[in-house]
Amino acid sequence: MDTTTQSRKQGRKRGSRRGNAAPTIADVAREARCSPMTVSRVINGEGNVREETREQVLEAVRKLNYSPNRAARSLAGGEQLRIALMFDNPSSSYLSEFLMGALEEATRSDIHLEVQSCENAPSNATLVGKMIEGGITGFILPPPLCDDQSVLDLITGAGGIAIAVGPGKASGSNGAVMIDEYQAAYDMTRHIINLGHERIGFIIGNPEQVASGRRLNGYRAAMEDAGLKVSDRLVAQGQFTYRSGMVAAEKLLAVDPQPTAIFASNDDMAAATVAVAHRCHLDVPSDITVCGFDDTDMANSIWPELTTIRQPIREMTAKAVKMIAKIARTQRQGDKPGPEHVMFPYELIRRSSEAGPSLAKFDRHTDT
Amino acid sequence: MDTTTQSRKQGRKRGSRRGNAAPTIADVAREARCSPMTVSRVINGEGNVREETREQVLEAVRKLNYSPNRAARSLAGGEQLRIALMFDNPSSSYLSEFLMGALEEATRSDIHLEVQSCENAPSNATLVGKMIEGGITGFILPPPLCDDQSVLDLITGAGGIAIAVGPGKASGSNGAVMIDEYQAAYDMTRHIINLGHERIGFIIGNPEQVASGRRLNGYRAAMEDAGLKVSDRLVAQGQFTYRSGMVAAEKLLAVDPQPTAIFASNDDMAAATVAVAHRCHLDVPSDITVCGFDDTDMANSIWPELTTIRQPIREMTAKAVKMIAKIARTQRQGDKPGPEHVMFPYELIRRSSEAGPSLAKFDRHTDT
DNA sequence: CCTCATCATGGTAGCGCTACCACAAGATGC
DNA sequence: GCATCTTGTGGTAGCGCTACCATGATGAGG
Repeated sequence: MDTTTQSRKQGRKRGSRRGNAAPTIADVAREARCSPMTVSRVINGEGNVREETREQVLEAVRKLNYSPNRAARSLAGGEQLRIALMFDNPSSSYLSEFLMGALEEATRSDIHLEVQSCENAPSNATLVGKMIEGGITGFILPPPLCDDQSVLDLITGAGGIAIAVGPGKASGSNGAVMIDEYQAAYDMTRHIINLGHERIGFIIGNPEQVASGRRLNGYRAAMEDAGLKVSDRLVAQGQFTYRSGMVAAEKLLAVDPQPTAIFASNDDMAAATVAVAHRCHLDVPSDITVCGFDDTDMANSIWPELTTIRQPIREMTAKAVKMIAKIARTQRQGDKPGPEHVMFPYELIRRSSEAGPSLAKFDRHTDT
Repeated sequence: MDTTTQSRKQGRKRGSRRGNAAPTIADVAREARCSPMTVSRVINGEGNVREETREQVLEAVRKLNYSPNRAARSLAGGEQLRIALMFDNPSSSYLSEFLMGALEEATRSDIHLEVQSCENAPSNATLVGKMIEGGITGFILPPPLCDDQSVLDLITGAGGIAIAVGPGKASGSNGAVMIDEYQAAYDMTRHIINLGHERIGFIIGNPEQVASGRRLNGYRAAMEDAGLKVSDRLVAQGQFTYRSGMVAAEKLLAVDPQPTAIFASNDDMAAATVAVAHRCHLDVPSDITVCGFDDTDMANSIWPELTTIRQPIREMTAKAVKMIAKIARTQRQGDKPGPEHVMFPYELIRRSSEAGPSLAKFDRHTDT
């Protein structure tokens, strides 16, 4: 007995920070006059605890400012969850939001996060295989990886959990968090139309990403619903890169009559459009309205700042982490949950790159 | 004995993933025909292990593909290291590199990383206090926070470990990882001079960041060493933002004779300079050379891509994490190490925004 | 030759928590 | 009234690792 107490005290010394040692579940149990088990149950929100007891425990927790030791939890609780964020061709503005969301949630839930670039891997198959071998339970896939069905199948096939973040369409075989790309593009187009524009150009994103098509369709539908013709000359192909945006914008601005607004499928291409417009002596927004999509850093670091669609990337990634944790828990209990698809709300952010069509241009165009 | 084996088997079942359960230190010990302790020593690189034994252990580790259980490690090893990345006004391109570096290292060393924004905090003092209270051991501070001596003092005063990443100058009281801002700016200026330019404009960064002054000094020194006068009209004040870069660039381009090159203190301002130049019907680089600093995402997402100075942000942040881990370990042993300052190499990245001065402009200028 | 450092290694006891089983007390069924 | 649940609670035994002490083996010094 004596020895035990002594060694415990010694142990304490190690874990100390400032004067007071961190309270343990045992301390709480003593305080609440119950067993550590009961405390554990309360902390973890399990049932079968009398309301009165629960209150006492919570009271004690509050009093001692107890917070459970993560390490002990995962040690005792079986397995440590490890999640990998896989990147193929990270756009850094997207990436940082992405990382922040994942990191916050991972910290909260004591999940180990790892970043993994696909770029230098011999093949995705071997990479995924190795990672699962190495103990990675879940994979979070941002675009464009999230659209790659072969990667998704690879992961689920190897027993991993894959969540696609921002795919163009949800795959049946795995979870996904996304926004309604179609509707967002529709709304943006509608918004531009409401500003008074009729000749609205559109720059398509990388054709390999499913979302690109969705955005295009949203644009088309909004135009058609407003009774506006979508001439082929109003639509230019881009690749989501700045460079491709320049080429596309040049093409669109060479059309006569010029569009009075251009909606680019992402902010980089919108920024490029602004640059091209400026070179053509067109002021943004007084001569031409330019809108983007994604609300990346680019959107508000250039001038004029871009009207764009904001995706809650951070929240979406956090959700993806949560989903993996939940699925892993369920799987460990033997169940096999179906893939969950969560749709997030987007937001149309109005900034200074938009305006009604200028009168001069307006006049050039005869009807209305 | 029998019971032990049995219960151990049961335990195994939990942690299983596919057929094989993760090997434990005991498995390795058995394989290497030594005690778990010896394995532990080898794994952790402690001394006092015979070379022969060490080899055996490493062999066994390789054979079983053993990797230590993080949770158990931190549980047994006393304290879990928690490091916070504090942001004040994150530029996302910087941020993502930052996060990646930190995350990679944190994963490797089983350190818990947390991101913390200062933006909504009532005061930095209370925030830092709360975090240390909450068990944060180390703080990593990117610019502009790393220049804020009061924050640094706050952290060290409260017993935390602060590492500044990319400060203008190293503070004596805490660790820092940085590049030689002065020399980098000197080199870039020298590089532009070598291209044949003589009227080289400079856009200063945010005056509150110490690095801004360093970069300016580097520019000045290189100009003077080359026998070129630095007229006040060649230097414009910026704030590191795109917007401020536009204003500064407009000012510089209004000077007669126009500079044939502009060196902006960061990429955002350089990008703005490119935009302004284009609006003034100047081609980059044939009419004017524009160089940036930092090599953020901006530098190669615009067109033309910017010649700039690359800081190894990722490596720097990783180093910062390592430094905190090391200091924490040392502190736990009672020693108090002096602050370490590590200088990283930068790199001048040549891209397509640079060229020799055009002949037309060259002629306008008489000498040479 | 014996003591006393020094080295290489092993044994033991937890770190703080949860899974699992046990058990008492009340509720329900026949 | 006894078997059978259900519910709330406690006890125990580890999770995989490392700190600490103990041990045996070696070499140095007297």
